[in-house]
Amino acid sequence: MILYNKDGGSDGGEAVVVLKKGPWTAAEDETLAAYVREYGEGNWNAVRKKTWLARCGKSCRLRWANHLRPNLRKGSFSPHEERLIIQLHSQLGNKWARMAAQLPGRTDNEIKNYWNTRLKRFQRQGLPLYPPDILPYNHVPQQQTYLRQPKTPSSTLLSPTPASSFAFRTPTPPPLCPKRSYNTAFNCNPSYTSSPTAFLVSSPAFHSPPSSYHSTYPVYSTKQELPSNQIPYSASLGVYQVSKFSGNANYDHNHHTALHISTCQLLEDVMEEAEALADSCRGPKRRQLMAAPEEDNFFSGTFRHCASSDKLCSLQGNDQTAQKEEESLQMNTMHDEDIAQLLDWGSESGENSNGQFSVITTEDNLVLDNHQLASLFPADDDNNNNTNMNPSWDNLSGIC
DNA sequence: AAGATGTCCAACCGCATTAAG
DNA sequence: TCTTAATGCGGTTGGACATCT
Repeated sequence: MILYNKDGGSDGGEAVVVLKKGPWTAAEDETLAAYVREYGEGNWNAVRKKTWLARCGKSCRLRWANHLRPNLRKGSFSPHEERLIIQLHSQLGNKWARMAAQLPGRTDNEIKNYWNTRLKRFQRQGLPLYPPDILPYNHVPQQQTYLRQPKTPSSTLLSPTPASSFAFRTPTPPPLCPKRSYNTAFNCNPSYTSSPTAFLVSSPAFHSPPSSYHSTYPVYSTKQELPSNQIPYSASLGVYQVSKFSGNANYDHNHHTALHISTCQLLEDVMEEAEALADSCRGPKRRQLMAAPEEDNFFSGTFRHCASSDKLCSLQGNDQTAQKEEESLQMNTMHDEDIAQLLDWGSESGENSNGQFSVITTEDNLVLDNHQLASLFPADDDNNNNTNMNPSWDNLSGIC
């Protein structure tokens, strides 16, 4: 361990010094920024070797990522961003980095802080974290037999602190994959930043205040870790898969339609963010407000489909291996369907035909990057943003 | 006015993963 | 193949400030 004795900028040059902690000074910021300008990002441990900074590499990286890097968006989250965070959290759980990838200019730390604050406030007020039409992260239908199983290894993920963890009434299935294993198929590809939108849920009910909101929606009060198991993961292949988009057609047409609409609405949301990336390429406005029945949200549809299959959802006994396998199948099913609907939407909306909407498929993987989204979505309709968003939910007192 | 409480935010810590030697 | 450093991520903490009582 290298030790420094620094206090914010003086260059002592001591052999034994203590790594500085605590708030960064302007001088440190400038030094770090200059370092990055000269050497680029990465190799953070070299900062203290090439500069007078007495900060560890991790600290430098964090400071750069959260405060100094260009294109950071400071200030409060917009209502639209807040909506997106809620939606993303309902899908991804506490995957802040992945959520941040959907919010240009925002950091995982910001999102995490926002969510934790919101979590505390809602818990204190006894309010649900999600609008009624968005099922909480990890929601599973009660007919799934593993709900009655004794604790699984996932119980080890129980968080000791209430502030940043949240549990729902339904037990949490065990994690399906090792941490970051999705890198192989998603995260390493920059295009991944948009792919989660393929399985996001959006419903018009989310944009309007539910009259029975307080009385009908479950209030969550227990705490539990939120493992990331929303990315379809193939246990056998070790990658997340998107396969055979047309192969999962055995969900009913109503769901198909509703899910299609929901996905469309959500893509609108994300694309609004992507607009920030679109400096040119202005073309015909593409924006449609669609409505979907409240009961036809993505999860209910997906799990109804899932629950209809004994093979997928009827877990017998406590065989964890079998359980993981089953859950993996569920995830693949979810993702396949959603991706299929995404593609279906792209096709039906006609965007495919103009060549701007490109979905890259590489064997089992599907990617659709922000730039593609941006180009798909001309940035000339800012005035319409508000019309798409009924602010009622956002304006609910004490909610957002 | 003062203390209590809540909110926001920056930063650190520990762990997991990856890459390099 | 193993070890180690670097990196990334999520959890947690604590200080500053705002608001409430």
